[in-house]
Amino acid sequence: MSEDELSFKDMCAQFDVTPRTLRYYEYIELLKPRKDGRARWYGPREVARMKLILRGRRFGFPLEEIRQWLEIYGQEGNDAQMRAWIARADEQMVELRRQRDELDQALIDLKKLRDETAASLKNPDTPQG
Amino acid sequence: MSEDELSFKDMCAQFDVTPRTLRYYEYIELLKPRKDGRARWYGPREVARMKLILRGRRFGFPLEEIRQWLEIYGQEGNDAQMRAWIARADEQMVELRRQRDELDQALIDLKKLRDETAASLKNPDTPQG
DNA sequence: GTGACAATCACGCAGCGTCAAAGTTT
DNA sequence: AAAACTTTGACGCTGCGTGATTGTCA
Repeated sequence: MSEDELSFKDMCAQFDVTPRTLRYYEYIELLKPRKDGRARWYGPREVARMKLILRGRRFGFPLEEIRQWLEIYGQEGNDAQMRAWIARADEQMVELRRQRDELDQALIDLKKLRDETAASLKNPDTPQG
Repeated sequence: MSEDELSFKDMCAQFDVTPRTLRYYEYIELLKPRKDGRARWYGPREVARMKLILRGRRFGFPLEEIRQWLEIYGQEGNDAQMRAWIARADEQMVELRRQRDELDQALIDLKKLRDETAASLKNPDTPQG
């Protein structure tokens, strides 16, 4: 155990994920902790990668795509790669807005249906939509 | 083929779903079309159920839960069941709002990162967050 | 016979949860 | 040696997509 390495448990606590998640990310080669026998140790590089992974996840990128960006980040992506990333980010923002608008509409519709249902409870003759 | 029945293909077109989806809903007993040999025919009852299924899906309810509501709707649910539904709807609205807020925040953060990246392309000395 | 469309297996996917079995440490 | 913890392996989940193969009908 060196000073700038985190244990398995520490990683789980640090990033609020389960052991299963860390092992899965290792399985699909998103992370490659140092192995001391069976024990796993996460250095600054893995910690940094984990931060990027979680960020990408929040943005709704699939893990496979995140894996590709990590390779680019690792090599300090050149201009072309950065431009490609920006284009992809723009696409994703469109998608996120679409999802948010769908959620907004679903909320409106669900609230309407809920209120109508509640009203029909108090007054059984209320007309239905 | 009777007049108020829709064919398999018609159902797909009507509700904009794939054959796989209809067969799956049949498999989990959400729908029970009349079978003429191998062919499937969907009467008004199945069409009505399909509408409810898609509505529930939009609200983010899992199919298994939708299946239960369908049984209630079918028997013109009593007051207790309606109250239970309202409570569940309230829960789901909380969840939908949570998801929407998460999406909003993700959008803000992604836009920020995207703009910073774009800026650093034009001016390579831009400090990073 | 010959496409064209249908139907039925049956496996595959993301992103882990969950449980049993086996190993390790105290 | 027994209790407690960890690790691994493997199957499970949702909601279908996606072939491969076989059937059917014009």
